Amino acid sequence: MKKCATHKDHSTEDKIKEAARTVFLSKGFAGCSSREIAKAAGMNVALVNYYFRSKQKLFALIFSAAMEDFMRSMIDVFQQDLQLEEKLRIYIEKEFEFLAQHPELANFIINEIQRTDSSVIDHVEQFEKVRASGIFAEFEAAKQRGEVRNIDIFTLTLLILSNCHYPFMAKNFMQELQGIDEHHYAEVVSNHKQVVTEMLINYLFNRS
Amino acid sequence: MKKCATHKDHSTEDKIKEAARTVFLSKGFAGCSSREIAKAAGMNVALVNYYFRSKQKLFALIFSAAMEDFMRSMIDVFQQDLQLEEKLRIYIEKEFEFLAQHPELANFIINEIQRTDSSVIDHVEQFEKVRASGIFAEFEAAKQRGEVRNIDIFTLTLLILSNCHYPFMAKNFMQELQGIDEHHYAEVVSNHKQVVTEMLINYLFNRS
DNA sequence: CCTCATTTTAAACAGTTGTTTAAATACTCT
DNA sequence: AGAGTATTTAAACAACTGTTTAAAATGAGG
Repeated sequence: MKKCATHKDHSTEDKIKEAARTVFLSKGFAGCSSREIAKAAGMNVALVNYYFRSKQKLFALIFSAAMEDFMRSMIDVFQQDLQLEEKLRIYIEKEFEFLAQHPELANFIINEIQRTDSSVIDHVEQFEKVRASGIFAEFEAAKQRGEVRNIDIFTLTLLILSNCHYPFMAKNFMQELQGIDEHHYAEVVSNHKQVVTEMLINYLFNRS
Repeated sequence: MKKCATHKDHSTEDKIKEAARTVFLSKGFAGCSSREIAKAAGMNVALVNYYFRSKQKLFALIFSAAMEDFMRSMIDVFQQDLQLEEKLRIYIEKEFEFLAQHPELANFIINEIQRTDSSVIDHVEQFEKVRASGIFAEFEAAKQRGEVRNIDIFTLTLLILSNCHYPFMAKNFMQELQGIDEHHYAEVVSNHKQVVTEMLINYLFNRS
């Protein structure tokens, strides 16, 4: 009954997980059915529940992994032994590169957390890793030394994430507002990375 | 059969529309049912289709009105006879004030447009009004005169909207990341308005 | 009061939802 | 090969989906 790593490779389980990730990320939890996931994996519906017990539990698994991916850039960069300014530069670079390759991730995470009935999923673990990186204290210290503009840490975080996440979250909206195609928008976003870096560094560290 | 303004006030129709707006905005098209909307309006399910023919058509109506609301700040401010810098200042002010009172709107619009099967809804009309405001040409002209930093119009738009929309879209995500409550976050966002204004003006117009 | 269109209701529709069941198949080990 | 476990299948389940139907209630004008 329980899955256990006895017999074969878990290719079926993995195929379902992959399909679930694809479907959940593009349509959200409410926007798809168990059968749709099974079909995308080329499997019977019952197998979804055989391996994962419920749609909810499968979703929790996918969400958790997606959350880890989504927060990795922050966690990785902020832990490194670098100057604050360098951390910011590298974080922006990495985040844009990563989200360009996972364009649906930002929307998925932020929306599913925004959902009214999303209390099942965890959120917490990855958030704590960010706080544990010491980046917030590091910023406060730099502020005390006058090396960085005197704004509070929440505002700073909001500034950075706004400019890194939104370009991917609002892709279709921006394309249609500006009347440009997917390819052109990808170019804009790729170029945007430098602009965001420049603007934020200028603003936070008072350079020109 | 058809609704026509014969007998009474359309309080039933309006109640359903109000309830539909509330439910659609908080849960999205896929996240709710016709019966949920009817119940929220205190009405029978059949009345939803009696007045609006289908869930899809009711949604199109709600979306269209929401889209108009969502784009009003841009359209209103950009049409006014003001200096570019002043337009930007006022737009940011208005957008933050408006979204503070309609916190679910940005998420709703941008997500429903992002949806893979959202081809039914219009998007177009409001986008054209923005383009018709002449704001894009105005920016290009100011760029030619060297009054404003030499970045392309798409990048500029992305910069502005990132900083205005994201704080409301990522509300729950940001609250949980930073471990603060709703009230505290509202304060942060309210303060954020000035920071965004200052940063964008500085960057675009090269002031300090 | 009676007619008649409008509004509201309960019930039904066919299809889909998440999930479970029990039987069938595939696999491993002796 | 045979026994026993793991995997896969088709079918069923009750509840819910969007939508329609036909009957009931409501209200206005004559």
